[in-house]
Amino acid sequence: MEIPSKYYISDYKFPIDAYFVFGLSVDCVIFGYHEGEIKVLLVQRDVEPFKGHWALIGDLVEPEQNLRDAANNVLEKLTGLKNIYMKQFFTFGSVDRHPIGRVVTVGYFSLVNSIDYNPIASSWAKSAQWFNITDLPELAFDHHNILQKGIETLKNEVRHKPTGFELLPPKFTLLELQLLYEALLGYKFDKSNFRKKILEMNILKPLNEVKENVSHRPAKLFQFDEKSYRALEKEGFSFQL
Amino acid sequence: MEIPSKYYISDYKFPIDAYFVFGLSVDCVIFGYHEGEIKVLLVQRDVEPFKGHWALIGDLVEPEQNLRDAANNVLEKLTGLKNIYMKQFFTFGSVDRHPIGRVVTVGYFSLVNSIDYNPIASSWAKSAQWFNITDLPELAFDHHNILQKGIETLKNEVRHKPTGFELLPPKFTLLELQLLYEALLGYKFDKSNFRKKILEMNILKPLNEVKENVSHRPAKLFQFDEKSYRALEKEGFSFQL
DNA sequence: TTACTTATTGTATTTTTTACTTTAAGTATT
DNA sequence: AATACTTAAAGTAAAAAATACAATAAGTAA
Repeated sequence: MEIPSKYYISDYKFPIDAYFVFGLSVDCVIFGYHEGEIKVLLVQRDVEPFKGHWALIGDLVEPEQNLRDAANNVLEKLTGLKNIYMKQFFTFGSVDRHPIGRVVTVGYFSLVNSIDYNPIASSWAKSAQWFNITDLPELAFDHHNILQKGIETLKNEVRHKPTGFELLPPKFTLLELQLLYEALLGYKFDKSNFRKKILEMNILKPLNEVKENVSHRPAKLFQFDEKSYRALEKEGFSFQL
Repeated sequence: MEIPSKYYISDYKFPIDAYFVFGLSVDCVIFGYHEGEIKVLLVQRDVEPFKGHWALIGDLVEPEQNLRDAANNVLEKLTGLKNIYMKQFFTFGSVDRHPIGRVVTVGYFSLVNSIDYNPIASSWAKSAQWFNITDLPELAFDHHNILQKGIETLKNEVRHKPTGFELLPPKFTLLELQLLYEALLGYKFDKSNFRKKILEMNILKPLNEVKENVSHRPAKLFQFDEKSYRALEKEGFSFQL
């Protein structure tokens, strides 16, 4: 891309070219959920800087690549995960955040239910692994900071949007849903009232199936009804737990 | 800042230097409120590209400048507004969003009450002016897009956080507050119930003053009690209208 | 003094939330 | 086959909150 420096007439300390010196990266915070614990997917770096450290899934953006594409690409490259809806949550641009130069990074986050999925480490990642968010290793760069902001965003978001469902398998019981929300929000619900509240929203489709392989009365399975939710949202309904 | 290209070992299409070619800018969406209407502050460009067009308050970030500093600086430079708390809301990075090169821009927004403040146009701004958000001129770059996202963020935010108070003068009546929230949220409240609800939150400090220069019974003035709000927030209280 | 306007308080009704209780339906054990 | 055990699912009474109005108060303006 050519930079026609004739454009800018004033106010800049340096020639216009001196402003096109930023590196840009994306970092993805991928949340999972397993047995009552919220997890995050990290990769171990096999390159300098921070060789050996664990890090978020991220990389430099190509000069002609859109941000969302960059996020999707790096996620697929490092973990094989495709078609995951990611949401931009914050951009980190401290002057000294990256040792090799001025790199501004855009944070994306997502929730996935395939916690059993075995991530494949890419060329510059030694390994990839799920970590409990309450028991994290030391992270490269300012990734601890980014991750904390991501967790904060997650906790804010699940309160007002039915994002949480993404963490469960497509078919789930009401108790599974309740336990997930208890983990996300950090407090308990009354079983009976939780059931009533969530069902009255009309965003769950009851299935004619029950939970298998349980040694007690099996619970009915439900599915999140995205279509109903979108319709209700248009009428002004807002999810709230 | 030196870029030691020894670091990266693989996966990049070009030499590492080819990735440090991004321009970075900030754009500020400054909201105001006057007589029931939500306003946004725009400046008219006196330089190419988009000479003559109205635009958000923004500019390129210096190579060694932090994002927040850049936002504060450009706001002061173009409007004289100082010590305004701005919040980052989204980053826009489409490849073709800027005609002179790859410029990624970080959006900040803020609410101010000094709607009567007369903005001073800077060197590259011909003029600065408040516009009703329902009656906007054509905007430079992708600023229409950025502004719409800012409006969306504002409307989401005011529902769950007492941000809206920033739009009012420090001392306000309950009816003024109600009219503001009606403008922000797009629907009406019952006067009596609005009053009850907001007072029960204990985030307003009643003053021993009344509204002046009204030709009817004057209303008591209140102040937002930031300290009480912070305290309540810690105990788990969450603002909701 | 009266009309008018908005402020402020009150109240009855409806709706929602909350805390429990009861019943149902399955598995596991004897 | 009876019994114990576990979780599912439905029900219910009390409390709390939201809602829709009504009544009264306190100013200004004529």
